[in-house]
Amino acid sequence: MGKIVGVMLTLPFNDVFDYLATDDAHIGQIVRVPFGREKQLGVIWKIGKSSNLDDKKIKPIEQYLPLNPLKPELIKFVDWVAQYNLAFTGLVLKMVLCAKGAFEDEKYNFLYRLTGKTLAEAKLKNSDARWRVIDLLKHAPYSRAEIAQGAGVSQSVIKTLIDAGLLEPLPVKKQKEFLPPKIHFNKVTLTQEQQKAADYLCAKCDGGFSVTLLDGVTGSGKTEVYFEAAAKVLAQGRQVLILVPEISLTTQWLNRYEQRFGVKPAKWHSGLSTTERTQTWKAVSENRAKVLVGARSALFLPFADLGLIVVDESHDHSFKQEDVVNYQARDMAVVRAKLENLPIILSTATPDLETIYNVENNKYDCVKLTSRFAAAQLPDIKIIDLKKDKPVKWTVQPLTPNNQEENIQKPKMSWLSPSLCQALQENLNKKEQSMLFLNRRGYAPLLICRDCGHRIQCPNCTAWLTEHRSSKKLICHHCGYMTDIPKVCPECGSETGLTACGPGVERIAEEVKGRFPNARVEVLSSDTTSSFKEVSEVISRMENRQIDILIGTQILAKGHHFPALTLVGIVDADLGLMGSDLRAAEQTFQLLSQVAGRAGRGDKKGTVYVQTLYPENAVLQALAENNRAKFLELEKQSRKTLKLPPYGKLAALIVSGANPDMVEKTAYMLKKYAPTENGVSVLGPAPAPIFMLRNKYRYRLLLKTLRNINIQVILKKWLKVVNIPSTVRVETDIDPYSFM
DNA sequence: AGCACGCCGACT
DNA sequence: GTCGGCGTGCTC
Repeated sequence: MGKIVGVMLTLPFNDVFDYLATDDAHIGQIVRVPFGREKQLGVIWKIGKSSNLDDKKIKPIEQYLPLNPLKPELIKFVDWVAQYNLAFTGLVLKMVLCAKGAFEDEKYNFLYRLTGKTLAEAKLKNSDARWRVIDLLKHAPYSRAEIAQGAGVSQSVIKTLIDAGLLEPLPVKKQKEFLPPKIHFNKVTLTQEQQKAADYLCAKCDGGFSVTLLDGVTGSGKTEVYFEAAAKVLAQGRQVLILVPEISLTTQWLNRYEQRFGVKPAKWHSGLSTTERTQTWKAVSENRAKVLVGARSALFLPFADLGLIVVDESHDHSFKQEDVVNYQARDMAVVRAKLENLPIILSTATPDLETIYNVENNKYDCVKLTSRFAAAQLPDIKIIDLKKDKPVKWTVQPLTPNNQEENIQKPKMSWLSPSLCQALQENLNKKEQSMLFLNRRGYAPLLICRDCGHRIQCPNCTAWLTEHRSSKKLICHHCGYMTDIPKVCPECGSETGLTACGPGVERIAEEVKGRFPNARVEVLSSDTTSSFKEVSEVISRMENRQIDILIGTQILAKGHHFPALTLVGIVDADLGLMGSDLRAAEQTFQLLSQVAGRAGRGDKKGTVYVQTLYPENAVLQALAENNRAKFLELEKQSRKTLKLPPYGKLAALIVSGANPDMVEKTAYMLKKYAPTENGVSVLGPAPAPIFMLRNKYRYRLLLKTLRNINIQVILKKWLKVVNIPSTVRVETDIDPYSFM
C-alpha cells in the first residue's frame, strides 16, 4: 500500500518531486529521499501525485526523521518568500533546514555508573584515586570529564576502571538545556513614558497580527520596553524571536537581557559551531528555547509556538543582504508575523521611509519614546567645514631630544581639522573619552604611484586594493583578494612613487597617536578585531575607561553605551552621501545620528563634530538641527517625484558571467524585450558599480513600477520571453538597496 | 545543486 | 590516437 506525496527538496527547484510514502505520511514531515545517486533532505509539501511519471519510476521515501513536522504556517511562509523574491522554493526551504546536524543520527554522550563489581573481583589493587572515583559515583552517574574533575584523578584511572568492568557507560542524549527566562527576575522601573509604551506593546500581545513601530531616540530605553512585551508573551508560554543586526549581538545586549531575565537567551548567528546550531535548532523546534536572539537567518527557524517577533534596529541595512536567497529580513519578518497571526515590533531610533509610510497609512501602529534616560541629554552637533577649517600636516614628535636627526620626518597628511584636534586635546585634559568614526577599514583605500600614476587594482574586481598596514597586506574589500604590499611600483618600478591615498581607520589612528602620544588609542574595525570576543574586549576596555580615544568603523555605531564618552568626531560625513545608492542619504542620516547618539549618554552633555566639505548639504543640516522630521520630509519629496519606494516598486536584474561580451549582449537583449505595460519602466542596462566582481562581469537593469502593480508577475513574464544563454546568470533582487 | 553524458582541442 | 575541457540535460 502507501500513497504518493510531493516532496520539496533543499535544492534549487520550485516544484516538488513525487515519492512513495506510507499511508500515515502527512504534510510537513521532514524526510530523506533518494535523488539521483545521492540522498537528499526534503519536506512533504503535498499529498498526491504532481507529475505524470510512470508509477514504477517513483521511489519510496527512505527515512522519516524523528523531528517535529514543519507547521503549515511555516510552509506557507517558505512559499511566500520564494514567490515574492523570485527565489527557488527549495532554497528558501534550505534556510529552514539549516542545521545539518539535526538531521543526522542522534549522538550520545556517555555517563558512567558503578556496576557493583568490586576492586577485588576485578583483581585491581586498592588505591586512593580509585576509591575517590567509586565514592563519587555512589551518588550519581557522571561523564569522564566530570569524574576526573570531581574525584581529582586522571583519565587513565577512569579508563582502568571502565576496562576492568567496574564502571559502565550510560548513553544520554546530547541535549543542551536552555533555561527558561525568569519573567519576574528583575523588572526594572520604567519611566512613565516607557511604562506607557510597554503597556501599549503588551496589549498588542493579546491580539493577533499587528505591526508596531517602537520609535525612540538613542538611549531612550527601547530594549527595556520591548523586554516587557517579551515577558508578557513568555507568561503565555509562547516563544519570542528577537532579530538584531549581527554586529549588535554583543555582550552588552546579552548582559542587558540577562539582567532582566536572569538567564542567557538562545543565540543564532553565523559564528555558531555545528553542534551549537543543531542544539539550538532542535530546542527551538521543540519549544525548549523560549527566547531566541539572532541575526536575519533566525527568521527561518521552525519555532514550535512563536508568540512575538521583535526586529531591533529595524532600519539597519544589514537586514538586507545576500544569503542563499536575496531578501529583506525586516519585511519578511512582517510577513511571517502575518502568516502566523502574531504581533511584531520594529524598534529603531531612525525608522526608514518605508516604515514611516506604513505608519502614516495606518498599516503599522506606532509608539514613541522621546526622552533619554535619567540625566542623559542629546549632544550638541557642530558641523565643521573642511574647506575653511583645513587639517594641517603634522610631524611625529622626536622620541629623544639627542637623537633628533633620525626622528625628523617630513610632515604627514592630516584628516582632522584644527578645531577637532583642539576639542580632542581638551577632552583628554578633562580625562573624558572620545570616539572617532570613519566608515572605512584599513590604512588607505588606494595606493597610487606618484611617478607613473598607476593605481593598484584588484585582479578579480573593478576596485582598488585597500592598504592594511596592521597586517602588511593589500586587500580587496569585495572579494577578499590579498597580496603583500609591493616595495616598488608594479608598473614603472619606482621605489619612491607609491603613495597611500585617502584615510582609513588605521591611518586616523596613526595620526591620533602621533598628535597625542600620551593618549590611550585603540581601533575597532571588523578586520583588526575579527572575533566577537575581541570586539567585546575592546568594548569593555572602553567601558572601564582604559581607552581615551576609540577609533572605529560602522561597528561602533551600534547599541553600545559608554557613560564617560563625551566627544564624537565624524571624520568624513560625506562618505556615503555621494553613492549610487537610493537609500544613501537615508543611511547616512541613520548612521550619523546613531553615532551622534553615542555621545553624552551619561550625566555629561556630549558634543559631536561632523567634518564635511559640503556643510550646506540638507542631510547634514537636518542632522545638525537634530531634525529628523525635516530630513524625512526632504527625502519623501524626492522619492515621490521620482516614484521610488515607497511610492513605487523596484526590482533589479543582475546579469553576470565570465565572458563580458556575452553578458553585455544578454543585458541588451533583456532591454529589447523589456515589458511595455503602463506604469512600468526599465532603466539600464548599465555596468554594475563594481563591473568586475570575483572574476565575473556584471550589468544591472532596474525595473520600476507603480505601487499597485505586481512587479513579480511582470518580472516572471519578462524572464520567460528572453532566452538566457547558459553561461550567463540573471539574478533578481526585489526591493534593491543599491540603485544603479 | 551535483553529476553523467557527449562532443571538440592539446598532449604522451 | 587518447585525456579532459565544460555545455546540456536530468534527477521523482
